[in-house]
Amino acid sequence: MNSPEFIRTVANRYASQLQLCYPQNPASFSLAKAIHSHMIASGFHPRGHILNRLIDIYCKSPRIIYARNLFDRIPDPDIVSRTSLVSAYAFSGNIKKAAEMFDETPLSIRDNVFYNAMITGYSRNEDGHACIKLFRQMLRDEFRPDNFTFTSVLGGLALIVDREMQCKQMHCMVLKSGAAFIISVLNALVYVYVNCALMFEARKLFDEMNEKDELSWTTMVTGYVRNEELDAARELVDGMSENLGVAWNAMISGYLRHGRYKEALDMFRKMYFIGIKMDEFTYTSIISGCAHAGLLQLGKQVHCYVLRTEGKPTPDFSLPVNNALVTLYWKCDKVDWAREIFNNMPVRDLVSWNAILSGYVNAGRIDEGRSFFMEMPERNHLTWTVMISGLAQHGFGEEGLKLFNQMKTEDFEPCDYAFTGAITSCAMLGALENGRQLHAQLVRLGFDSSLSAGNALITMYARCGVMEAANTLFLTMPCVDSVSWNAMIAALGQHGHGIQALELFKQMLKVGILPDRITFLTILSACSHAGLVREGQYYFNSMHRLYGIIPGEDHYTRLVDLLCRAGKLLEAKDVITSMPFEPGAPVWEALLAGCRTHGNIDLGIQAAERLIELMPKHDGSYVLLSNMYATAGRWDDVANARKLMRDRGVRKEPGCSWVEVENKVHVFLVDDTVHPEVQSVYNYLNQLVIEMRRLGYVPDTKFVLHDMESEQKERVLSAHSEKLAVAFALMRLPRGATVRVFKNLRICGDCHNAFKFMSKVVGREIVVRDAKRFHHFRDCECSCGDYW
DNA sequence: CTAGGGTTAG
Repeated sequence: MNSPEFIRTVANRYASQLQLCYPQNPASFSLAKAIHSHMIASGFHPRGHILNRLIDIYCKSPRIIYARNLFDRIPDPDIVSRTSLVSAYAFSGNIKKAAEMFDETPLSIRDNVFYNAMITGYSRNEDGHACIKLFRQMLRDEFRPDNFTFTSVLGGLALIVDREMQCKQMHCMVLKSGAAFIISVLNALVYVYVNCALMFEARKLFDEMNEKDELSWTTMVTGYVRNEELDAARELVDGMSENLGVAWNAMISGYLRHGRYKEALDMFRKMYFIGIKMDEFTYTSIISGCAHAGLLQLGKQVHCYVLRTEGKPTPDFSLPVNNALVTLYWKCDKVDWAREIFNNMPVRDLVSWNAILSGYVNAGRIDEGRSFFMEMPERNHLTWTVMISGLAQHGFGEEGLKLFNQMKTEDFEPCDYAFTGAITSCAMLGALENGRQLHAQLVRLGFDSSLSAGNALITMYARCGVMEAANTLFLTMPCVDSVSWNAMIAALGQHGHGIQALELFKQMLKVGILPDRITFLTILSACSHAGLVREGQYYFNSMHRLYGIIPGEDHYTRLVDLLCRAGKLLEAKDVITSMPFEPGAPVWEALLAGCRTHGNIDLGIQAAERLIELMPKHDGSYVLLSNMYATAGRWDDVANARKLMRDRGVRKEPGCSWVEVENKVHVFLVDDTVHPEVQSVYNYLNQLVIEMRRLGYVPDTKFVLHDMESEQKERVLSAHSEKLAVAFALMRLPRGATVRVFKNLRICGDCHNAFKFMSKVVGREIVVRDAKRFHHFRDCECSCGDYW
């Protein structure tokens, strides 16, 4: 009944229907399924090119399995259907299946296209070696490579860096094959040279090309950019007759990566004036550049421009742009703006979540950061790193370490950045043993050349009081940067080695590392701790003159602190009145502290009043004020200050000290009754005091800030948290081991005196890190020389 | 062929 004629007509109809299923048509898969089921319903058995066509469409759909099912029912599948499947498997990343299909295809039916499909597959799966191997096989099997072969095998070769010989061989082969006049082949060859960083050869080939297309230009420009030859790239772009957005984008991002913000912004402006079409790449780059350089105003302008210019952006467009905006705003201290962008995003991905998480965490809004962390639909190692470092830096060292361990059990092997966060936690906590263990793990995992981890380790050792280890690390790190130098200078400063800190600074200049604003903060602090007033003033004055760094409020605060400690209170007052900012709380705090040390009650009261005005909820100002009254014996005023504090609901941060013993951190509060061994600590302390008195120790009761009987005062003194922690450590650490104790506030004057005698009595070194600096007590002396 | 998220120093 069905004549061959009729079948042919039906087949032609199906064939023309299947023509509608081309890859760009989003409906092609469902359309093909519909046509296919019509075939089944009407009893039509597709063969030959119609069958191949159907297989090909399924191959390019998300359901390769449909294609495979059809394929498996063909008794003798031809090379066309095989080629479709090989491409499909390779394209979807299933390179093993592709290779299987390839291998089981008899040599007799293979053709060029078939080899090309497999080579392209390898190159798509980033296996350059397999590309070349198959290319050689193809030559052995006596097939002639064509343009497509060269293009894809060159693409594969480009994946293998630094293969100069192979590049040259390939070049020769291209020349011999006569494919040298085909642009796509030459472009691929240029790309290979670029990828092997053979820029001279790449450029030579590029210049010799008779004809160039857009890809030729972009390959050359981006090649220069990727090989860090920005100026060569720029020259090429400036000489381009047509304006290719991609090349401009590459330029901009290249400039940004090298911190050449000005040139990047100039290109961006030029793009605008010439009228070169900008795309999402342009916007994201430039916004991200603004974020890094802290250019809020410009970033906002670009944001507005994007909103005006791009009517209804697709998710592909808006997602990266919005991600860059989130980062821009939080880096410019506008976390709430960042949040608004984040909230209004039609689609978000992991990058968006990580960006907003960083924003909250960096702003110290840890509670909100935590809840973002918990809510996140997925996390990666970056998520963990952000959270761990954020916790460490905002005083949640223990939680940071906990998270670091949790990360190991839950998700990924920590990378060196995650280690960096954990090490910072140890630095904050003073957990030396824990830090040492992390260091050991780092070495074992081969991360010991990591710059960030190394820098964190310098700080960790320094902040745990082990200067030698910090110094050795600094000297043996395979490479160091300005952060390392800053860390080391800061370490010396905190330990009171002002002269050495300045020496190191000079050495830093000598090796050609430019100081930044942080360098100057650290050297000003170093001078302040060591009483190097003239030096500090000199460097303060030189920072702008010699290095173009404009002193910020924080630098002025250090200068005021430097003068105040040295008793030059009036000079400090002059700095405050002449500085180009409205003096903020830190400046007044420094002045107040100086007034207290040098007993200038009048100026001190002025400072304290300003401070309390600025920060009515800040405990420090009330405490300093009342301490000052107490020093002068004005107990009524002490009471008044304390009452004011109580009335305003301000609570004094309780003194708290801790010490690591046998890998465990033991915490002591003032007048502690919580620690399980506190009674024996008190007993031991009393014994020590008896021996200390024999050497001349007299408790200095002027550090007791309440009015009471002197005997009672002495009891209060001996209950200070730092004394308890030191005594505990002396009891429990191995004989002769250095004691390292940490305190959240500044050390008390009597404790400072007591530890000198104590170090003599027990013949051991006692190291105390307080809120500001280190004190090393040894043989009745302190490293600070009583200047603190 | 070009873009978006991290770290260390005070």
